[in-house]
Amino acid sequence: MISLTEENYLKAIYHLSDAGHKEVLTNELAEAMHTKAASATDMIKKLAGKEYLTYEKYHGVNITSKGKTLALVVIRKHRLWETFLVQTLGFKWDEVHEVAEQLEHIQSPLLIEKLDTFLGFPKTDPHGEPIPDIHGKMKSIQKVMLGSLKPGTDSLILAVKDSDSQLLKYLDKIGARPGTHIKVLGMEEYDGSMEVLIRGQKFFLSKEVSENILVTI
Amino acid sequence: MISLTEENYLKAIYHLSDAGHKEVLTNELAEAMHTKAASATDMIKKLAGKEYLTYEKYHGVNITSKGKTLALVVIRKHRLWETFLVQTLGFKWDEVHEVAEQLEHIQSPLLIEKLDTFLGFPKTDPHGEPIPDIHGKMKSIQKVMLGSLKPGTDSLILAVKDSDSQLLKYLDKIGARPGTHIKVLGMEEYDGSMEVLIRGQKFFLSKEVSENILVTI
DNA sequence: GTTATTATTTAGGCTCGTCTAAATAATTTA
DNA sequence: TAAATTATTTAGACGAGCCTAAATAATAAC
Repeated sequence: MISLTEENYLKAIYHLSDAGHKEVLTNELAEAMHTKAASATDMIKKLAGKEYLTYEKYHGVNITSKGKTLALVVIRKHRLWETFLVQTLGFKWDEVHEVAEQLEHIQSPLLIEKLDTFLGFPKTDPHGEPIPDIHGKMKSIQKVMLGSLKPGTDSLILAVKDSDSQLLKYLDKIGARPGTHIKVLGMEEYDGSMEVLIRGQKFFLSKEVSENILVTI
Repeated sequence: MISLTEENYLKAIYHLSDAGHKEVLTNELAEAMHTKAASATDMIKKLAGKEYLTYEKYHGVNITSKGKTLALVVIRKHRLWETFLVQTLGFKWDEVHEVAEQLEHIQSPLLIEKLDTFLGFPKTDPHGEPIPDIHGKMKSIQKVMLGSLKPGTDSLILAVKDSDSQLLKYLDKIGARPGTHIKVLGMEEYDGSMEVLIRGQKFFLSKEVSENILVTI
């Protein structure tokens, strides 16, 4: 049996490792979990003991395929619940993250499959993130940070960061939702802010904002 | 903030006290929580310290109105989720209790009110138990154990125990659902079993079964 | 290539919810 | 009502997950 805390660590490690492609260091994990490095070390040892990670002292952790499978189950649940909250219960997209953080830990495979069926097997959540299927597979299009594009580039919003309610409210106001076209008009060198075109309207986006919008060209 | 464990204790105390009408003893609480008396004593002290209970050493606990309010919130959530699972996701009535035991601890008043709205403000759950409203009020009809009726009595099933999946499967098979008429034909003195009539069919119910069916005459 | 700095781990301690064993109060029995 | 039994509480310990402070390893600076 895996505890709620272990699930949360594993999910964070999965995300920080870029879906298992790179090592995760103790300090970045501690920061992501809003905890101290000593606590992260403790948990790393425990998760490594259960073979969700491989761990070499002072050299970070790598998630195993067993760990990845479990992280993807949690992510699947999170995104299905977010979809349910918005699509079925009428939540706004900036209201769902915290509730989904709780709901993702409910243990009942039957519940998730029935929920998936009820929702009509959605492929993405309300913020544009792909929902892994029951086997952990998801078709992920190559995503790029809006902030990394050169002026003149036209792109399509694929996803936005789901955990910052203030950001989501703002993106909603300017119409920056997944599926919307966005064109980079200009970029300020000194602060990284950019001017963009969304549905014919011009906006100035700070670096913070443009780094949390994922697009495809 | 109240912990998941505290909520579970409080719910058990509410039920054992017959909605606050009688004292609850340490041992019965420990048994209901599948724990030891020493653990129950510890938790009683903690809950009394938070004024959810009044407690006199060696003389059991009484739930306060603050405690009752909180217990009813948890019960409201449990019953709304059971209704959702059956009505919306197509669970069978014997499959929902354990999942609802988890879902009842999700902390989000907004979620519960939206769920209630989505479900159309149901008044009872799939097992016939009344769902408290947002203020903890519920109209509860006087319920009597089927097992306490005299032969010849005609009655209407109001509710059945929700936590025993085996029992629910059996009740489903014989058609003993809330809203169904049931007539006591005879009673065996030596083991408390009874013969009943449900939709024109005769059945023998053990004492165990007849004590978990609540009816009104 | 030492030294200084930063990252990580270890040691020891805290709270929560649990336990066992022992002590004490309440109740029942004779 | 005194003894035996049962119910309850207290004392002390444990694992999970967290912390701070101190020790140690890795890396950067000079």
